[in-house]
Amino acid sequence: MTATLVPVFAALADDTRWAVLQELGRQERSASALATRLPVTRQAIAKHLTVLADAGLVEPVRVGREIRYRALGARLSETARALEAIGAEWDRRLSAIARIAESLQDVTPPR
Amino acid sequence: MTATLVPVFAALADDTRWAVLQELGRQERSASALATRLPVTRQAIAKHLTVLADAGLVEPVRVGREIRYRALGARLSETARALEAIGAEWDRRLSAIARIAESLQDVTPPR
DNA sequence: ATCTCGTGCAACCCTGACGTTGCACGACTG
DNA sequence: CAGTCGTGCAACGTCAGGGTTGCACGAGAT
Repeated sequence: MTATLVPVFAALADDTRWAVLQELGRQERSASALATRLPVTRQAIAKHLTVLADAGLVEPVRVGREIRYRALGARLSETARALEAIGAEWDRRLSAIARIAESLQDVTPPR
Repeated sequence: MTATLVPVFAALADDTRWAVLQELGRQERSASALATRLPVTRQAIAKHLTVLADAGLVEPVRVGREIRYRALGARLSETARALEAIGAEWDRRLSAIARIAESLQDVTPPR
């Protein structure tokens, strides 16, 4: 299940891509339009957009002869739920151990 | 606010690190112990652990002469909430646009 | 007191990611 | 119908990240 998560995190692990996402979150724009608002080339933006699209964070929309992109919240919420579940699981085990530790003394965890 | 997020995503954007996290989620272990269970060197694990620790996803615990690491769910939940908020924001704007579009006709969004 | 074993640090490959420039194509605009 | 403007593709440079080997150190186990 974490298999599809890694590409999403990889997509989110770049500042330029966050800048793109922030722009697209406010309003859909084309690669060229984004290039004028960000300090990188249009081609760089294009690459980022394919990464974001592959991760399902963004969606292309043809408007005349240009291709605008729109930010998709769905994949983000989905990822958020997955993270929440995993985090809760970790803490569940932690508190379980704490409970055992407070009933037993001198716990020597297996190596 | 997304400033502190990027390192977390960078930390989560690697398969080996997820393998480490999965192990630590089940039980706290030292770098050497992890190295025996994963197909990488102890030194590689150590590097991953510093990355994870810097991201706040993991915490060192001294036990005798070894240093075990424990997975922290808190940072994960925190990140999940941030993502959820951002995703909701995007969709909010999307539905707002949809509402406008269905009342007006021939909407030409500003370039 | 000794020796083991876990850790820390440094140097070193190598692949992939980010960014650039340059060019070609094609679909709208006028 | 001509010309603009947005896009796609390819080659290239550069640097950080993931991995390895090698060595040294020191705290605990015995």
